[in-house]
Amino acid sequence: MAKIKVLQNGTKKDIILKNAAALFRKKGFKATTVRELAESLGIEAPSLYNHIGSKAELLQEICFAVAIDYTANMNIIIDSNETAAKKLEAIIRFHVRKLSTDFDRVFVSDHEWKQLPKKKLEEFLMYRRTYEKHIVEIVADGIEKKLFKNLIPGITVLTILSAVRGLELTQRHKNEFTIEQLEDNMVQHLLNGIIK
Amino acid sequence: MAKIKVLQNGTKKDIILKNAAALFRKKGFKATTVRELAESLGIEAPSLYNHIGSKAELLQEICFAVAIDYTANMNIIIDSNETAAKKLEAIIRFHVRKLSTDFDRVFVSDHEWKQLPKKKLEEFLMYRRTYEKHIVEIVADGIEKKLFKNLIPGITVLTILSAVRGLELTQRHKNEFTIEQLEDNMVQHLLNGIIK
DNA sequence: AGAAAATACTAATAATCGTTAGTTTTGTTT
DNA sequence: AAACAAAACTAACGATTATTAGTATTTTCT
Repeated sequence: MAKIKVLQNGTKKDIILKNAAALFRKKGFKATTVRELAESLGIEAPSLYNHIGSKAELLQEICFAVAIDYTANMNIIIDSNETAAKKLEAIIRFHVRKLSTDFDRVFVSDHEWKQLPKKKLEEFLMYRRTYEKHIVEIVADGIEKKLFKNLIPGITVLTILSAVRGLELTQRHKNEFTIEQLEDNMVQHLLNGIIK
Repeated sequence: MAKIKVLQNGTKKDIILKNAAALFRKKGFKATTVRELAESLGIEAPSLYNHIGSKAELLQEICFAVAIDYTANMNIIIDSNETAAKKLEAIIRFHVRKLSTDFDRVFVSDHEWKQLPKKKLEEFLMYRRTYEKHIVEIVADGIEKKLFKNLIPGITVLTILSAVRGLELTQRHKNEFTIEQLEDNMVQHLLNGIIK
């Protein structure tokens, strides 16, 4: 069988990760077999192990790549001297944009992290909790400065994160509206609901 | 080994379904083994088959029970002569309340439906699409009557459903606020974002 | 109490899983 | 072209899976 074709963008590992993310999203991590992944690459299952350590490793790399990406963006936003509203808007926009440009990976990170091995799962949840805590602080700050309505910060963050993380972008919807429209509408919807 | 204890509420099948929903939520459908489910009931795995047809059947019953429940509520709401805003509020409140009183089942229905067998999956998606279409019509009606802002109905519904379906109620959050607070906050957040 | 039905058990099966071993082919370097 | 490394292949393994077969036990009914 032919070798894995290395396109201009990305190494062999990148291609494997991309296909893995696509399958994990469509079928779920547990329901995706190594043989299916190999077939999507045009090789036999054992050949995969010339490139990867294990199936579990693939999920880890996907989840943590996304987590680190979101964390890096969060740090930039926190360090900026913007209002709470602007910060929240930037966070929402980043989520929507990331989800649309990197759908498979983000979706897998958001929906399949439970399948991480115990040790890695705890590390992943640390990222999550820190991330949430930062947004809670932004919302609390906005409430304190009378910028936001007097809502419970924890619930507000739960609502926002639930909305942006739960988004399922299907091909169907891709034709109904553009990413820009999705981004603007969600910002308006989620932000107008809390700004005084 | 002892028989499955039938409590005052519910038949044997109900107890099995309840435990199955709890495990499917915590670990995912594929990652939950029949042996684990049996152990949670205090019996051996093969004994389960005196009560159920298959593991897949359990997921089906959970998913469709939830789908039918939501559909029944939707029909009541549609037939009511309320404003679009009131209808939307009723839908959001129903989601939050259902999720909190029946967390495992609703969560499984929202997150594990991809594991349904092909035939049943199509039927399930029919429920989903019809459900979404009804909300889109309510939102479109609200926009037409100048009750809502001039948003794209499809995106608005995507946002609302994503928010209420993606909600993950952890024990941690249960102590931070009551269900009533969660319900009120989400209604306010999601409705204030679209009402003019 | 005895019969019938329900439900538990042990043992085992076929299928599928991720992965390893060992070998051959392909591509690269000298 | 020879040598080496990378990456493919076939074959197979051990573990785990849902499920069935066959049997013993418990509960229910008369």
